[in-house]
Amino acid sequence: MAVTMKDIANDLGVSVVTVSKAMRNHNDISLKTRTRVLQRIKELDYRPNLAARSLATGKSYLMGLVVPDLVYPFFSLVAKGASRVLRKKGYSLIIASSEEDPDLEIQELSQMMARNLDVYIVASAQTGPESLRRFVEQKKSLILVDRRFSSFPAHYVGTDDKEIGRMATDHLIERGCRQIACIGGRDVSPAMDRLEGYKHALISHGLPVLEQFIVTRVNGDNHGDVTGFEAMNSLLRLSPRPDGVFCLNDPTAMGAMKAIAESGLRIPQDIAVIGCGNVPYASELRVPLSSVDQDCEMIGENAAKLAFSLVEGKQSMAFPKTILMKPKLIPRNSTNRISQE
Amino acid sequence: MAVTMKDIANDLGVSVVTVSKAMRNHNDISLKTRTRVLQRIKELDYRPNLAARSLATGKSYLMGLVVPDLVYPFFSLVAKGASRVLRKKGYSLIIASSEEDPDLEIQELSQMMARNLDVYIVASAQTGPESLRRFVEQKKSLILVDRRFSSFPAHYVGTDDKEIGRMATDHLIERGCRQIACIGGRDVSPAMDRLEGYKHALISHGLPVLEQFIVTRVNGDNHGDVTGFEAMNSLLRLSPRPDGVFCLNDPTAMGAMKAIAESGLRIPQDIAVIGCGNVPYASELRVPLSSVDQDCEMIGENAAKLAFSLVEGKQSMAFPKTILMKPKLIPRNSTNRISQE
DNA sequence: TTGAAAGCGGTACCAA
DNA sequence: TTGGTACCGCTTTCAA
Repeated sequence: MAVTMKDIANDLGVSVVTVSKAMRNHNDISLKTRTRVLQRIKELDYRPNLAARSLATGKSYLMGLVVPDLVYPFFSLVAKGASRVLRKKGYSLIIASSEEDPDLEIQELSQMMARNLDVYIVASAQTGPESLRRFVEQKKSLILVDRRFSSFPAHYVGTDDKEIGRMATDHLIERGCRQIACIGGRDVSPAMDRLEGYKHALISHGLPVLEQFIVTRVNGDNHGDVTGFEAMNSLLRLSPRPDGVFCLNDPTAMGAMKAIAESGLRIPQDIAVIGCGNVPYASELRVPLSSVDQDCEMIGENAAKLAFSLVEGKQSMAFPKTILMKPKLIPRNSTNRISQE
Repeated sequence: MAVTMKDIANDLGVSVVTVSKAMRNHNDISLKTRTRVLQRIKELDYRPNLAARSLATGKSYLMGLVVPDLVYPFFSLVAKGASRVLRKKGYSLIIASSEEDPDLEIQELSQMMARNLDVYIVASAQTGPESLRRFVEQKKSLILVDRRFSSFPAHYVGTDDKEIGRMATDHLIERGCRQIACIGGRDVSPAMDRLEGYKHALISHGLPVLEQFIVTRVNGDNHGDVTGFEAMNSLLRLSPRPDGVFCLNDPTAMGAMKAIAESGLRIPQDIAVIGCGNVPYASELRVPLSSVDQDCEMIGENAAKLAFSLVEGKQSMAFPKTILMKPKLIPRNSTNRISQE
C-alpha cells in the first residue's frame, strides 16, 4: 500500500538502514547517499510509519490532553496553545474530554496509557490525586494544568490564583464596594486559591470576611451558570445584601448577572460583578463583564514546552516544576461604578 | 517496563498466541484457558500495546479530526459529539486545528496520514478539493463535515444549509422586515447554500433580491465579528437601509449588532438581526440573538458513527453518503418585532 | 561509510 | 484447542 523504507532502499540499491539513517540525519552517511535518499523520499512522498517507529523506539510522538470540557473556551484555548507548539515538532495531540466526570477521566487516561503517550497533560476532574499516582508508579510523564493537588507533587502550569482573588476583590473595593460576596466551586484548587485571595484582600483593606457572603458549592464550576444564578438569588435575600460579587469564573458570573437582572436591580450601580477567565464574548454580554484574564493559550503553550523538556530529558518527574501565569484585570461595565474612596 | 503478552504467557505456561486469542475472544480457546488469561490480565492490569497492534493489523484505532478553529463552539461541539461515540469503541481522537489556514491544514493532514489513521474527519479550510484528492488516491477514509465541495464526492455530515437560509429569512419576513440584507463568507459551501436559501425565501415572498443588500466576503467566516461589523456599517449607509439582517453565522451577527448599536439604531425595532449556529451564549448577549440551531453535537456523533461503518466495511468510499441535520429556529429578542403581516 | 541481524509487541496462518 | 513461525516497518547494535 503505502511507500516504505524498503521501497526507497530497493530503488536506490542501498539498505533500509542507510535510508533510515539518512532520513534522520545521522552523520555516518555520506553526503552523496543522503542526498539521493532524501531526493527519492521527496519524489515518492514517503512518510515513515509512526506506529512502526513508535514500536521500535518506545516513543509514540503523541501527547495527550485531557480536559473537563472542551467547549469551555478556557480549555479549548489551552488546547490551541498546546497544538501550536506540538505541531512544529511533529507531535500530534490526542484530546479527550472528561465531561467533569472523574470516572470518565480515568477511563480516558487508561485508553491513552495503552498508547504509551510521551506526555500526559491533564486538567483533572478528580477530587483527589489517588488515581494519578499510577503515573508515578509507571514512570509516565504527567503535567497538570489549571488544577493541582496539594499533597501530590507534579509538574503544573496554571495561573496565580491567589493573585486573581486579590486582584478581583481589590478592584471591587476600589470601585466602592464594601459588601463583597464570592460565588464558585469549592473542590478544585483554583477555586480554593481564589477564595483565599479574596479573603486576603478583604482583610488587608480592613473589611470583615462574612461567611454568609461566601457561597461555594461542590462541583460548582460545572454548570457555573446554574450555580451562579442560584447562589446569587440566595445572596439577594440577605440583609444587607452585597454590593459587589466576585465570581470564580465567567459562567458563574453570567448566572449571577441574570439573577440580579431578574430581581430588578442594576449592574453595576446596585451590585457590581466581576468574573474570571475572560471568555472571548465577555465584552458582548448584556452587561459587558469585567473579568480577570488568564492567558489560556500561554498556559497551553507552556505546558507543551514543558512536555518537550520532559521528553528530551531536560526535566525530570522527580523535580516538579510550577509555572504560574500572571493574571490581568480587564475592567468593563459590570464594575463601572464611581470610586467612593 | 510495561506488562506484555509474553509476561502473561510465561506466567500461565501458555503461548502468546493463546493469550492474544483469549484476549480478543476468539472462539477456538477453551473457556478454562480464556478465564485464566483474562484473570491474569486483570491482575497485572495489562493493556495491549496499541502501536504493536497497529503495526500488525494495519489499523491504528485512531481517528483524526481537523477543524478550522477549535475555540469556536460549533467545532468544539462537533468534537465533543464525536468523542462520545469513539470513546465507547476504544478509539481515540487526534484533533488538530488548521486556524483557517489551508496550508496548515494540509500539513496537519500529512502528519495524520503518517500515523495511518483509520478515518479522517475534516471541516476543511481549503478553497477547493484539490488537496483532498490524495485521500482518494491513497484509499483513505475521509468524511467531510460542515463544508463540502460540489465537484468532489465524499461522505458528508452537515446541516441543510439552504433550509437554514430559508428559515432565517422567512422568520425575518414574518416579523415584518421587508428590506432584508445578508452578511457572511462567500467561499465555503454553507455560506453559499445559506445565501441561496435566503434568495429563495425572498423570491417566494415576492420580495426583490437586491445585490447591494448582499455583503459577502472571501474568508468572511473567520473573524466573523470584524466582517459583521464592517459589512453592517456599509449597509447602514445605504438608502433605504435594511430593516432586517441575516448573518451567516453568530459571530458575524455579533459584529453586525455592534455596528447597529454604535450607530444609535435599535435592535430589533429599527433593524432585526438573526444569526446562525446558535452559540451557547446567544441568549446572554447585549441583545439576545435569534439564531438557527444546527445541533452541532449530533453532527459530530453522526460523523463518528459513519466513521465506524467505514471501518467495519459497511460503507465504502465509493458510494458517498450525505447526512443533513434539520436546522431549528431559535427566536430571541433580536428579531422580536410585531408582525406586520 | 554501509548493512546484516535482532528486536520492539502484537496478529495471522497453518500445522500439530 | 493450542502454538510455531513469519511478518508488520522501523531502529539499534555491531561487524565488515
